[in-house]
Amino acid sequence: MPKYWLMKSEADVYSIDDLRRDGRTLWDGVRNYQARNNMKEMKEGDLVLYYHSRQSPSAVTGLARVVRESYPDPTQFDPGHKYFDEKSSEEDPRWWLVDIEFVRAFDHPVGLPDIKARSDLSEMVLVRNSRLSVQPVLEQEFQTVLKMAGEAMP
DNA sequence: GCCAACGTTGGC
DNA sequence: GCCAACGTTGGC
Repeated sequence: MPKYWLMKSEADVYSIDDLRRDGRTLWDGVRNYQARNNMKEMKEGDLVLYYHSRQSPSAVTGLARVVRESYPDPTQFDPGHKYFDEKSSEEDPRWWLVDIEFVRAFDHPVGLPDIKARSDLSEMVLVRNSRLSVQPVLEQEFQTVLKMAGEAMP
């Protein structure tokens, strides 16, 4: 059985349409341990709610799927890169990432206010801990958000 | 753009 | 190991 997750990006940095264009991407640049640990838990085939933060309203805008399980984030080893981490090493990498692929963009994104308005979504990590950029989602929560978007299960 | 909430760093 | 200072995230 696949597990369910939510990943955040700012639309002007990397939007669901950017992911559609690229087909797949590596989720680099995560420098938060909790988010990293969540990516280490991901398995191929897990489904991801794609979320645009820092827009009005912030919203779940589509779906993605995990296509490669965690491996070291290459940007941490590149001294010229903004995500370079001098305290990490190839022998003992600190930061890990996964590859995801585009599944679909929603015709009707599900806004954060609508999510917050639902009592059956009040325990979502998105509601509880707004700062975590890679977070687990319960199957029930995933299905509820899909239904709110007017989408069927992939 | 502001700022509250949160996570991280580093002095002690 | 505590906690003040600092940096970042993201809702509004």
